[in-house]
Amino acid sequence: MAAVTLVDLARALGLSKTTVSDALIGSGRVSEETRKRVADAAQAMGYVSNKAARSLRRRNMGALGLYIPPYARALSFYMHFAFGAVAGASAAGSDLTLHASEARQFHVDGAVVIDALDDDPVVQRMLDASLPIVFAEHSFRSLSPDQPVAIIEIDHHEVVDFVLDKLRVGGAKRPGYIGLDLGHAPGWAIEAHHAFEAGCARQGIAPRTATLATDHDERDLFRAIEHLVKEDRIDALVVGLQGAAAVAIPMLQQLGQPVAQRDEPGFHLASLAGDPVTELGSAQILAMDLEPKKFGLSAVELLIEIIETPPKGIVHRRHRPNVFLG
Amino acid sequence: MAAVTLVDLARALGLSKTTVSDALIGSGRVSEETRKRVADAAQAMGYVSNKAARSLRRRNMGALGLYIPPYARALSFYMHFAFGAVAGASAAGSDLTLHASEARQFHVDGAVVIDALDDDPVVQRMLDASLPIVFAEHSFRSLSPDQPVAIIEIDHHEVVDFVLDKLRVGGAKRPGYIGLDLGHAPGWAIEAHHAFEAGCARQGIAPRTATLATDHDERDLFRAIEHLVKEDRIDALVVGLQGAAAVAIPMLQQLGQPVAQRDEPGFHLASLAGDPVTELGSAQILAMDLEPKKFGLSAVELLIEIIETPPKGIVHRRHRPNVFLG
DNA sequence: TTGAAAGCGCTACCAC
DNA sequence: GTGGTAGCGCTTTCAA
Repeated sequence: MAAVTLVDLARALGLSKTTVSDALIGSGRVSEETRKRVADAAQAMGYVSNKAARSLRRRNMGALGLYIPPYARALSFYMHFAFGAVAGASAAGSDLTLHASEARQFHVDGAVVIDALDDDPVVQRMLDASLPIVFAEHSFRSLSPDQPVAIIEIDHHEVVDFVLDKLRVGGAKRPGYIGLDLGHAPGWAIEAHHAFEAGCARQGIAPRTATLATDHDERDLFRAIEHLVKEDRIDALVVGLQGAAAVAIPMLQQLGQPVAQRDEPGFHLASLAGDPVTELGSAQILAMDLEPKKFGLSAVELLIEIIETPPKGIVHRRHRPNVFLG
Repeated sequence: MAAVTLVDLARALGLSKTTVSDALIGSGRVSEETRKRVADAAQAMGYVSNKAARSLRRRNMGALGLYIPPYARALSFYMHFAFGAVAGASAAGSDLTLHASEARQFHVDGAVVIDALDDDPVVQRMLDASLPIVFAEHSFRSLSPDQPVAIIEIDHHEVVDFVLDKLRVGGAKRPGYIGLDLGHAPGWAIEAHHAFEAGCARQGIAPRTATLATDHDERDLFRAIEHLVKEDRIDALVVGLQGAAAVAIPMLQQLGQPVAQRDEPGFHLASLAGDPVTELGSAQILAMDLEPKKFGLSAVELLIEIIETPPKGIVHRRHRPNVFLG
């Protein structure tokens, strides 16, 4: 039951532990023949390298971190993102550690931070520890260019333009938007809102928007939609809140504005951040699939890049989802 | 920038590293005065113990694992569960590692497995490695009692009885149930289904149920609900699928069976697994809050117990959520 | 109450 | 192409 070590392997094979180590790592120092012999023996004896010893020697942690801020945790988008990140870390031979919201120490080689607000204390601590960080979908106000930091973002303008175009083709002349208050909202929410306004400007129409506090409830949502429908007389609605589109359907019905099927004429409902369970696959919701899993994967890949070769300045990159879920 | 080590601290304080180590661990070997002196110096110098070195010496990993099977990942329930687990691990000074679905090695001291199906290969590998495991909400067919294994489950009978009682008081005489096919469903889905039938039997009414495949789409859901409404003439509906209740509302409307507010007479809709975003807080859905975060926390606490003192047989425990979200 | 020394399992370096 | 040795930073044992 006691774990098999390198020395056990070496003894069994009549080799030195150096050779065995090199063979296992595949540094190309040993002959192909011994490499194979060692690999087979390792397999047979059930050898698993001791992560602690390796970490100690290599001076790395063999783990990457992921921080999802508390406010975001209800949304399945982040779950998919997380499993994309896990897959990326796993492919690179690292573990993925999920950080708590009170985390003070980070036993990782670097971390991905998704949708953090500007003043998040955990992120601040990561920065203080000069941990390599990839910000996914975020604009931390003041990032020193000395920090090993990168940013990967979705181009929300592209996504919103796509949606507006679909709605226009579907006959909408007065699209409305509902999103979060711009005061204390995550970066993507702000960008999406601006993108909506810019898109309307480009189409030469007035932007009709409503915003909600982060901790809004169903009544707040209803009132906001009611205002858009009754006062602004919108003929299509873009939802910039995850999970809200499904709830909006009965509300619109109740307001005398039933939602049409995606490919039929009438009032259309679009969601910028489709919740897979309730929204994607609904025939009444034009849902955008932001491919969160792929996003998480790309973020981790970028993290590995900046860990391996720390860049001079701050690296920027785009995640380009194949948005339309037909 | 090079990390401060125990030796650095010891030198700075004119003590041996043994003493410093003992002081930091708080083994009670050193005098209170030096303990304090060491703690202060550690704080001042920004000392952080090297996790790899500690792990190597202590022969533990300083991390706990969490495995969420792929089919489950869309649901925010698991996200909350995960963050409960993170909190528990963090409180115990451990990291929390998220395992990939192809994971072959587990650099952890034990793992929590939530809602795994009977033949999950990752779980099988964990068992082969005789890793301490806590099964949350699950019945793995053949668990050897030699394995350091524990099970923590929600009492779905309690939850379902609560719901049925609420519906009965609300005037329902022909409640219906919609859930997953019992063939390849997770343990909780099976138990909930049986609990519904048992509850109906106790009330002396016929159980009207419908089931869907794991990969059902919106049309399947609609047809199932249609059957329950038109053929079985149900006057209340219990949903055993997460995220489906919100979608069911417009469907019921369309079927000429509008859903009443929770506290008004009429057709009521209950959800056994409330999605916080779309369902909890909806006035039309009697949603059960299974307190997933607390569940995750309890699971990790149980895991730590069985790691510290491996039990003789298989430990069973209950998670008792304070279900009703008023 | 404190210190010295050994050693966890691995990989980097240097020698052959 | 292979082996010997040192040492990563920590905790454990044994000795004072």
